[in-house]
Amino acid sequence: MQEVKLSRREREKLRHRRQMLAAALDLFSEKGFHNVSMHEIAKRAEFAIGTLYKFFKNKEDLYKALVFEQADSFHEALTKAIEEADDEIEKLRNYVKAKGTVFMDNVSTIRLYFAETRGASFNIRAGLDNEIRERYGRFLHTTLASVFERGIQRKRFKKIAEPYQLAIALDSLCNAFLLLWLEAPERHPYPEDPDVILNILFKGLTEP
Amino acid sequence: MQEVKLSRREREKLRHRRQMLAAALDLFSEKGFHNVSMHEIAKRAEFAIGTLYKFFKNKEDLYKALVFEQADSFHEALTKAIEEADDEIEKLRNYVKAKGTVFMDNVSTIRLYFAETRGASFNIRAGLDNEIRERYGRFLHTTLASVFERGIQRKRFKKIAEPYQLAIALDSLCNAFLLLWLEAPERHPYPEDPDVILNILFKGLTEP
Amino acid sequence: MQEVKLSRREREKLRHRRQMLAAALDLFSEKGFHNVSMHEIAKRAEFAIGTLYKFFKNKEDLYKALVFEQADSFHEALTKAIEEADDEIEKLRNYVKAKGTVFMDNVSTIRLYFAETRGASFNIRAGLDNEIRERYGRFLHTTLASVFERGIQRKRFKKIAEPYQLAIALDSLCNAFLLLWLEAPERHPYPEDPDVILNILFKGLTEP
Amino acid sequence: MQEVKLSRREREKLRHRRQMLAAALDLFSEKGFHNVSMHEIAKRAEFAIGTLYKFFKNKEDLYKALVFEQADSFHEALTKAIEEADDEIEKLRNYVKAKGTVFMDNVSTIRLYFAETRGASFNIRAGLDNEIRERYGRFLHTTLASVFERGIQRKRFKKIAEPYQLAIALDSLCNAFLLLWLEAPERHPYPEDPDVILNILFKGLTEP
DNA sequence: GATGAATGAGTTTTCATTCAT
DNA sequence: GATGAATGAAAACTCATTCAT
Repeated sequence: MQEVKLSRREREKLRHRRQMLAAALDLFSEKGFHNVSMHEIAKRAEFAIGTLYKFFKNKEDLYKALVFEQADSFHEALTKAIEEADDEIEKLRNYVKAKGTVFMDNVSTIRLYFAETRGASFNIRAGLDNEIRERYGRFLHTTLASVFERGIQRKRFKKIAEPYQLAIALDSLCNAFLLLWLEAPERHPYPEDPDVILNILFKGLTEP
Repeated sequence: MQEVKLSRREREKLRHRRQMLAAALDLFSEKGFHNVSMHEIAKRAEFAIGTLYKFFKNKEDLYKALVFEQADSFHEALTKAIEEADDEIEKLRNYVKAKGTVFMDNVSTIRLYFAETRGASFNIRAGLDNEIRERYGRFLHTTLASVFERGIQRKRFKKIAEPYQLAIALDSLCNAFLLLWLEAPERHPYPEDPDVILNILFKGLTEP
Repeated sequence: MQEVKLSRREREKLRHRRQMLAAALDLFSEKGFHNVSMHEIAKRAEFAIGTLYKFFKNKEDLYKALVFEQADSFHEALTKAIEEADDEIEKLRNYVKAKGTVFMDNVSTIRLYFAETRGASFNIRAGLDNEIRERYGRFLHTTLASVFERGIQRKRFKKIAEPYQLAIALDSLCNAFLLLWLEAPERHPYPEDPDVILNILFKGLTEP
Repeated sequence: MQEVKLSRREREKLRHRRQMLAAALDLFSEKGFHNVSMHEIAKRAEFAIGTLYKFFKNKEDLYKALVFEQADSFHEALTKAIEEADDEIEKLRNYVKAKGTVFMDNVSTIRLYFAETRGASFNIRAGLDNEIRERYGRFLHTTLASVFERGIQRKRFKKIAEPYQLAIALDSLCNAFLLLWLEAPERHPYPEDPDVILNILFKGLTEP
C-alpha cells in the first residue's frame, strides 16, 4: 500500500519475515498448530530459533500474523469480486468463482484451519479466532447480504428468506462444494460454471 | 443394544468409564484437546491417573472413544428421523428438526469439534478424524441423498442438481443456521419450522 | 511437632522432599540461585526433573521452601537460647553463643544468602526476602530488644541507647565476627567466650 | 586524577561510557544483576547493543567496572573523612558521618548490592566480589583500625578489644543503622549526631 | 566507531505414560 | 482393579554475544 522507500536492510528483514511465515504456514497446515514446534519452524525457515522470536514474540503471535495476513487477502479478493460487477446475479457469480479460486490457490492456508481440529468444525465461520470470524461475519452481513437485499428490492430476487440468511446459505453452499473438492479433487471438481452452485438457490426444488 | 445381564462389577466398570468420558468431554469442549491433560481429566472424574489409563490406553484412544460414541448416537438419531416418515418432504423436515435437536442438546460435543481448532474449519465434515468423516460422508451419500433421489424419481422434486449435491447442500444449510445459533442463540434462534430452511432449497430465488 | 502416624508412602515422600531440598541448598550455596538450574538440582538429588516439579511448583517455590524452613529452625534456636536463662546477661551470652553455633553449623545455608549476591550486602537483615526479613526484624524488636529493656528497667544496664538499637547493635556485632570467621576460620575464630563480643557493648571505650 | 587534555572524541567517549554505566546502575539496583539484560541496558542508555559491547567486553566486565568505580569513590570519601581530623574521636565522628552521607547519597549503588541477593547477606563485607571485599577489609584493617590503635596507645581509649575488632564493630554498627534507615527512612533516620552511634561503643552498658 | 540482525546454547516448565505397591 | 510417585522427552522462550555492513 504505502509506497515507502525501504532500505536494503528493511527489505531484507521483510523478506525474512515472509520466509518465516511461509515455513510456518507449511508446517501448520501439514500438522496443525499444536503439533509444530517453534524449533521446527525456525529450522524449516533456515533461521535460528532466536531470530524467529525476534520477529514474533511468541507462537501465538506468529500464528495470528499468519492468519490475519491471509484473511485480509481473502477478504479483499472476495470484496473485489463482488464490486467488479453491476448486476446482482453477476456479482454472485463472481463471488462463487472468486471463492473457488481463493480457496484452491491457498490450500495450505485452508488446511491450516483444519489441521489442528481434532474433530470437525461445521463451517468456515466456526472455529476461527473470534476476531477473524467476526470480520468474516460482518463481510457476509454487509457486502454479500446487501447484494441479495438490493436484488430483492429491485425485484430480481424473490424474498424466499432474509438477505443475511441467503448470504449465509450461499457461502455455506460454496464451502460444501469446496470441501468435496478438497477431499477428492478429481471426483468432485469445483464447478467451472458458477450456476451449478447458484441454481440450487435460484431454482426451486419443488414447484414452479 | 445387547440386552446382556451384567454383573455388579461390570456395571460399575461401565459407570466409571462413562464418568471418565463425561469428564473428558467437558474438558475437551471447554479448552480443546491439546489444552487438557490426562491428569486434569482424571481429577475431574475423581479417579487416579493410573485408573484412567486402565480404561483407555492413551489420550488418543480416549479421544476416539469419545468421538465415536457421540458420532454413533448422532448418526442413529439422524437416520431414525429420516426413516420415521414416508413422504420425502416429511423425511427432510424430520432431518432438519433432528439435526437441530441433536446439535442443540449436545453443545459440549459440538464445541469439542471447535475448541481445539486454531483456525477455522469449513464444514462439519472437514477436520473430523478421517473415519468419522467418511462415515458421515457415507451417511449423506446414501441415506440423505437417496431421499432426494427417490423424490426426483417420483417427480416430487425437480432435478436442479445431483442428489448427493442436494444432500450436501441441505446439510451445510442446516450447519450454517446452527452455527449462527451457537454464536448468538437469542439473536439467531434455529427455526422451529423446518420449512424456513427447506424453502431456501425448495423455492426458486429467481424465477417461477 | 505433630505426632501423626505417617504411612510408609508418606514417609518416603517426605524423605524425598528433604533430599531435594538438601541438594538445592548445596548447589545454591555453592553457586547462587541464578547459577543453578532445576535440572542440576534434580540430578544432584538423583530424581527426574519432573519429580522435582511435583514437589515444588517452580524454582521460586523451591527456594522459598528452603529459606523458610531454615529460617524457622534458626529462629527457634535463637529464641530458645534467650528463654533458657533468667538473668539478662546470661540471656545475652546464650544468644551470642547460639548465634555462633547456628551459623557455623549451617554454613551452606549462610552461604546461600551470599552466593547470589553480585555485590555486597550489608547485614544479615538486608536482602532477605521481605517476609523473612520482617520476621527477623520482629524477633530482634521483641525477643532480643526486650532483654535489654528489662535489663534497663532492672538497672542492670545503663540506657546508653534505645533497647531496639542495642538489639540491632549486638546482632550486627555477632554478624561481623561471624563473617570474619567465614572468611578465615583459623585466623578469626568466633570467640568461645561470648564476653569477648559482649564487652564491646558492656564496657565503655572511653571513660569510667 | 591525571589532568590530561582530552580530545573532543575522547571526551565524548567518556561521556558515553558514563551514560552506559549510569543506565546499568539504575537497572541493576532496581532488579538485580541477573534480571537485567544487556539489551535492556543498551536501550536505557540509548545505544545499540553492539556499542555497549564495544565499551565493555561482557556483562561481567560492565558489572565490575560499575562496582569498582563506585567502590573507589566510597573508599576515597571514607579515607578522606578520617584523615581530615587529628583527634581520634573526631576521626571516628567524621567516619560515622561520611559513611551515612555516602550511603544515603548513593542508594542505587547500595541497592545494587542487595537487589540481586536471593536471600540475605550479613554484612557489607560479605558477598562483595572478593576483590572489593578484600580491599574494604584492608581499609578497615589499616585506616580505621589504626585510629583505634593510636587512640589506645595514647590512652584515649580503653583496650576493650583488638583494634581491628573495634573497627569491624564500629563499621557494622553503622551498617546496622543504615539498613534500618533504608527500610524505613522516616521511622529510623540515620542519626545526625554521630555520638548516638559512637556512644554504644564509647559508653559501657554495664558498669563504670 | 556505531549499528542491530542473527545466533544457539541453555533455561524453566509441562505432560503423556509407566509401574511398584 | 486402583493408586499416584516417578519418569524424561520435548516444548516455549531468553539472552549474552558476534559480526557484516
